[in-house]
Amino acid sequence: MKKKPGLGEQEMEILKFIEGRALSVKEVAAHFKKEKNLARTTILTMMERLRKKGFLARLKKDGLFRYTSKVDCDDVVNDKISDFVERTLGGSFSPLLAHFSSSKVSSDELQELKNLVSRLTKKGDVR
Amino acid sequence: MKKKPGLGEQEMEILKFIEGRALSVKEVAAHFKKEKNLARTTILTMMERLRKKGFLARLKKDGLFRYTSKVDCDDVVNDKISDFVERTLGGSFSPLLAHFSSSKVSSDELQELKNLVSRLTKKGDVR
DNA sequence: CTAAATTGACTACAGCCGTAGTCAATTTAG
DNA sequence: CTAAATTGACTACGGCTGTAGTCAATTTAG
Repeated sequence: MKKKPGLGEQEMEILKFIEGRALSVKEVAAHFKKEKNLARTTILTMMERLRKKGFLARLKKDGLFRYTSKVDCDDVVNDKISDFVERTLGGSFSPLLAHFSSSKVSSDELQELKNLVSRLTKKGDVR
Repeated sequence: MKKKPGLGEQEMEILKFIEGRALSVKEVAAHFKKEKNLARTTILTMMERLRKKGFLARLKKDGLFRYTSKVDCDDVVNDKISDFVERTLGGSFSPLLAHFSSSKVSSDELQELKNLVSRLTKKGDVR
């Protein structure tokens, strides 16, 4: 349980954008140029960092590199959640629950919450 | 809703430690020296940062400064949660729920979860 | 082939956080 | 009072993330 390199917000967005595809820097850059007006080199730098951190892989094809995601974003998010719960909440969900109850929870989410509880209750796999 | 300065992990710990009391750098430093072997100046630096960020206040008393917390740690944690949900989860609780269901949830927490659901259901203040 | 456009490696820099040293001012002990 | 200990202001530095420029190599268009 070391602390992985850790991804920043923009890095995450790039990862999400790439997930499931094989994109060139240009394509990714074009997207974020439009979305947030980021420079091509900014994207290039981040994609390379992502690659060095092991989240992306690349292979040259038709004269340029295409990047693919080596990880599942959901997994990354899950890790981030674990990390957050661990580091910021001191390992307990309680603060989260407190937050839930005082926050705007949509009925869909409430429904999810209910389903979740019954699932957890039924399965009895609570440790 | 800008992004506040933001507190790091160690800063949080210091804040928690101070909360509700009026401590000198020395006292805080002594604690973290014991706990994590941090240098006195490290603590001093962080406490001053905390103060500049508006989380601590200080007043000279008997020849030295005593620091007091200007904020409630629970509030800070709540802000951090909001921030996390916003920035990392894209504003939706769903990933959290998914996480809950695949994670080791203690029965206490499950109980909290249940209570929470009924509270939310009863109050009917779901938006 | 050659000039132009694209691509990629490298370098840079700022802000935040964690960590800590230096050194001077202040407080205290003798 | 004076020397020693404490306290505090400042400076520093490394790592991470966000951002981007430079410049050379490669690819492509004419």
